[in-house]
Amino acid sequence: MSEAQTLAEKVFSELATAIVRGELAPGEKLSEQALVTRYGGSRAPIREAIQKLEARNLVVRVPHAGARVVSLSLEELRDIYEVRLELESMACRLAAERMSDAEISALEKLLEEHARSIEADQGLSYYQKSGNLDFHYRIIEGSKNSRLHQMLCGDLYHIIRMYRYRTSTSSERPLQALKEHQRIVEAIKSRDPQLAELLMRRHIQVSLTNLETRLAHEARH
Amino acid sequence: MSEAQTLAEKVFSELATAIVRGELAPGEKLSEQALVTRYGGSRAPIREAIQKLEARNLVVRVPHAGARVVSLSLEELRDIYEVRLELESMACRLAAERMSDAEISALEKLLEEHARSIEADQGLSYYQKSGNLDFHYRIIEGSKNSRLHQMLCGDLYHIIRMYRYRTSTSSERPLQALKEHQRIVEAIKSRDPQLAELLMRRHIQVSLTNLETRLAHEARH
DNA sequence: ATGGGCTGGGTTGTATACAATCTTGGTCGT
DNA sequence: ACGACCAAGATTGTATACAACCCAGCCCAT
Repeated sequence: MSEAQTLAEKVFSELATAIVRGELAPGEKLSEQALVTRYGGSRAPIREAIQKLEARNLVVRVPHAGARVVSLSLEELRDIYEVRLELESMACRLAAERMSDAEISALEKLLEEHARSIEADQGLSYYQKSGNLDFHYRIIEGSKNSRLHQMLCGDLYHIIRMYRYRTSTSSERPLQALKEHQRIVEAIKSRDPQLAELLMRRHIQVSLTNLETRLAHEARH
Repeated sequence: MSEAQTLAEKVFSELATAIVRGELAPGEKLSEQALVTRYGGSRAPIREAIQKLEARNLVVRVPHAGARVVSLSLEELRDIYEVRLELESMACRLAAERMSDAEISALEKLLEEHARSIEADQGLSYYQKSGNLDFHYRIIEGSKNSRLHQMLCGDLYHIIRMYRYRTSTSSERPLQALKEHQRIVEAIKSRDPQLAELLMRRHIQVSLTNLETRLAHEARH
């Protein structure tokens, strides 16, 4: 991602990806001493790294008790998806107003690429990983709202990716998702903010609905 | 606000309020050494406090160069208001769905209090300060979305309050604001999420519009 | 005179040492 | 046998010391 100018940043970066990839299980304790022996350095930069993780809501720290990888309940996960749904719909609306024509045509090209890659290798691997994220990422950038970008890409997405393996998200229906993506870009191209927002909202809604059904299902036990 | 279990938290809390109150000017440098001589302790907890401030976007830290109180451009401030507008409208919609009847009637009582205090001392002082915030705060809590609450109350509000003295916000029209508040509560009471969201959006929009006019005005120089 | 490079002071990043707190295991008493 | 208390160990919070880096000012060369 970015080059680490300091040891603390480096450790932070490694830990963050480890958490997101699930190599560190939710709820697992992060002992400072253990991290020192694993990553080298002293406790000072390790503590700093842990604090940065806490700032991004990837770990929870309680005074005198240490840090643990965040472990979200289904309700908290639903809360996060709810916020993401709203913010990303908003981003899409703003993108329809503020994206440059050049950015829009670049987005169209991206979707054409996706279409080809789906035809090629069933689109299962590629489209899930970078493809889907790339699309959403560009829309968020298109909103030209730095804080919105920071919230979505910086905080929420890490958490969402961390729990992605659990949720049967849209990644299992790449062709359907691609169609929805195309319609969204159409709306953006015709500078129709309301429609763009609506389409994005529906596009994301399926994940949230899945989560809520599971929540309701689990509540009966 | 809350009791500090550790020195770092205490320093963080004091610095945070100092920044929000404007006692530390935006862009002002936070020298670790200076803070040590002022607040006592050693550099370790001070650094930790500064990191916590960075986590809440109250200061900006660049490696090997130190920390400065955040200094937002008008554009960044607009971005923040835009996000706040969206999130708080969302909160209001959810509150109309999820607030308990007891909470709603408590909210009504709060507004009656506000009405009395406005009649009493012209409402200038009291209503601006705690009143307005209390109202919005309760709505946010009523959304029953912990992450939404965290984002609005934890991050955005501090920044907004920090820059409030600049913006001719709704605090100059307490009676008008109270009326809008009452209509919002009405919508919540009648369990009309869409209306509640719309009214809240309009209620907050004035601040954003003010900001954007100023932004446009400044762009001509 | 002006621009580039260098050196000294100061600031931040890191390492180590000490103090305070929590946790865990065992023992004692009921 | 079960629960409460206590102590030792381990872990985190804090303090101090050292290293790396940035910045300002001066000197020198053009």
